[in-house]
Amino acid sequence: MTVPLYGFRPVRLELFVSQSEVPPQAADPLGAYIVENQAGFLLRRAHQRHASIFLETMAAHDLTPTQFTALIKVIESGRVTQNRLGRLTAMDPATIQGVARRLVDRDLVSRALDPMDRRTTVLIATDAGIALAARAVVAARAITAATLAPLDDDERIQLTALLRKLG
Amino acid sequence: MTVPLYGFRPVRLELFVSQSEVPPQAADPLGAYIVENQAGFLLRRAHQRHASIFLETMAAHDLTPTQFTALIKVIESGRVTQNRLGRLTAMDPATIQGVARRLVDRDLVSRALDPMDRRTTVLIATDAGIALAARAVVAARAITAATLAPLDDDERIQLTALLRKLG
DNA sequence: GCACGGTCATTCGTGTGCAAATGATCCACC
DNA sequence: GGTGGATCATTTGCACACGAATGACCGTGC
Repeated sequence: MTVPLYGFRPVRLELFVSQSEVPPQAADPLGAYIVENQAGFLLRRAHQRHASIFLETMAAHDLTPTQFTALIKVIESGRVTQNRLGRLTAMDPATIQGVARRLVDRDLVSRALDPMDRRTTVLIATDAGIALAARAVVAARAITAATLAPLDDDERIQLTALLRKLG
Repeated sequence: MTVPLYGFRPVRLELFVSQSEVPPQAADPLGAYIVENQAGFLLRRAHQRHASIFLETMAAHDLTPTQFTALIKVIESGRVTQNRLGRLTAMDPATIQGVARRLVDRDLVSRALDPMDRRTTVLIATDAGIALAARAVVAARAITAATLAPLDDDERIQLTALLRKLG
């Protein structure tokens, strides 16, 4: 059971539909606060489900979503500093540090000195890293498909567009 | 800068558009693998952005998204065991354990023994917990609005529906 | 040449998120 | 009434995620 589908049912929170602290437009009974319908709750659930699918499908390659993304971006970049890689992959410096370290530990990525800027070390994919990424991309396509499986073609395009807009 | 909007631009990964490991339909040049357009990447980004908005807006109440959700669900439930609360809030037992402990530590929730089942402890919201939740829900409405701010009304409804379907 | 503001990488602390293992307890079936 | 499978809560170990602080270094401007 990779994706535990919890069967919660929405319950009105009438507790909070009192006149004092609720903004005007929430006097509408449909404005009752239902946690399960909030964007944040749904995003957390969807992200969890995707992570579960990812780890299962990518198990053979032993890559997490962030590790995979970072590896792909290192390959695309050729040479890239760690902070820049973080910006490319939407990870802050504290996070990319650990991700990069694990990739380096596994010899999927190597570090090189930048004689132009002694603060940085440049990351470069190794041959093993490129080979692993080539295999992992096949799994990654399947992961995206499995993640979007509950939606039809139009809905997949819609969701992708909406999430991009949410940026 | 609560929401670091990294300006990455999609780059084709022609590296992987070789005939060997790419499935048939990916011979289409549009099938090139672009990490930034994958559902997983977009979900991670959207979830990060929401979490950032949440923590900033909820700072006065010092509640994380999971703590807030758990508190609301304890209030709605009246009495609830920890594992059941986990199912209601989409958190596994190991995760809900820490969330519940932090709520109990802050006296927002209290534990009670269940004479019917000595394995469990029942969680009940305290008066302080109910009062805090009442204030926090106001912030929570603003958080949902801010999260969905880049979208117009139709798009917000679409996104919510699509994420629910993804569930 | 040097002082200062900005950037790079790292570390620490806290909070999710989950697999796996554990011990206690429950319950259904025999 | 006992046994075996299920459930409850917890702990450990690992991996994100980020604020805050730190030390090294860069570049500009004086």
